[in-house]
Amino acid sequence: MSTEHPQKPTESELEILQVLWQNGPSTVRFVHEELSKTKEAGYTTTLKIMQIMAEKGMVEPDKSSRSHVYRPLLTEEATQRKLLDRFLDTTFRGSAMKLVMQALGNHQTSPEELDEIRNLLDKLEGGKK
Amino acid sequence: MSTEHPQKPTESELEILQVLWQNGPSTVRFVHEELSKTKEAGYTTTLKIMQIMAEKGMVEPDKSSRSHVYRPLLTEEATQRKLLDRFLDTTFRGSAMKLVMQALGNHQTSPEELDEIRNLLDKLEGGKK
DNA sequence: TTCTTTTTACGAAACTCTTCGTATATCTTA
DNA sequence: TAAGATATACGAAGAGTTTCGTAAAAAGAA
Repeated sequence: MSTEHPQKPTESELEILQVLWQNGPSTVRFVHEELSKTKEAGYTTTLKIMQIMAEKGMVEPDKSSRSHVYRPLLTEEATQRKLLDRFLDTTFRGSAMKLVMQALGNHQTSPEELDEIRNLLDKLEGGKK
Repeated sequence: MSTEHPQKPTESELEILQVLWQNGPSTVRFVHEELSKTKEAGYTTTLKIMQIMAEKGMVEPDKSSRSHVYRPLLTEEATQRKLLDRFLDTTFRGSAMKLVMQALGNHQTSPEELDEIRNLLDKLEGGKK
């Protein structure tokens, strides 16, 4: 039955996962308050989505106390990588380079961060030599 | 009425736009053949989606001949930028640097392309100095 | 012309996601 | 204990997307 399918989270689900990744296991109430900072939504809406996420195996509720505490079952990194792969294919036809150029060109990145990227470039190119 | 809203294309719509961007204005038949190379779908399905895209103002059909020729009204670059912005926000919480690191780390990029990125880094950092 | 193929037009079903109203249970507090 | 607040459970409506069957129009072949 539960085939552990690595599903693609929807945008709403991703918003919730972000809260869980940043704050650790949380109650529906807490997640909802966090989301309310940037979004309008009813409490039961958040609840419902989190329950569905539990059915999908994306999170797991600890039901020992009245307010269930939800824990993410997907890691941030793995999820980002999966979504990035897909996005790269559909939007940039698989060209990581094009994506990188656009991302760097259109968004401010600090000199420190640019240096970090440069280090990665060195490492990548070093491996080839 | 038609407020020229820059809508977010769905994945199916994006697939079609990719064909149009790569091949220029095309008939439904052609687009469908292209999609069929990698995907299973009925002809009328492709037609329907392209007609909806026309309603949305994403493409414009030239109806002068029997086989309508669809022309994209969105440019590839602008669309990519818009989708990238959104993706960056939702998946990487706006950190272009994190996205770039993942993209470069997990996908093969040729030394030439890496150099091109390095040039861009120089230009970006140069502007700051 | 008649038959077949190709194309567009139309509408509806199936699916997913989001949203919320309402019911029920549990806890708090007056 | 009684009243109010807070939580989960359930179900269903609404919107958007995808899919496809079928009809009608147009073109081509016999």
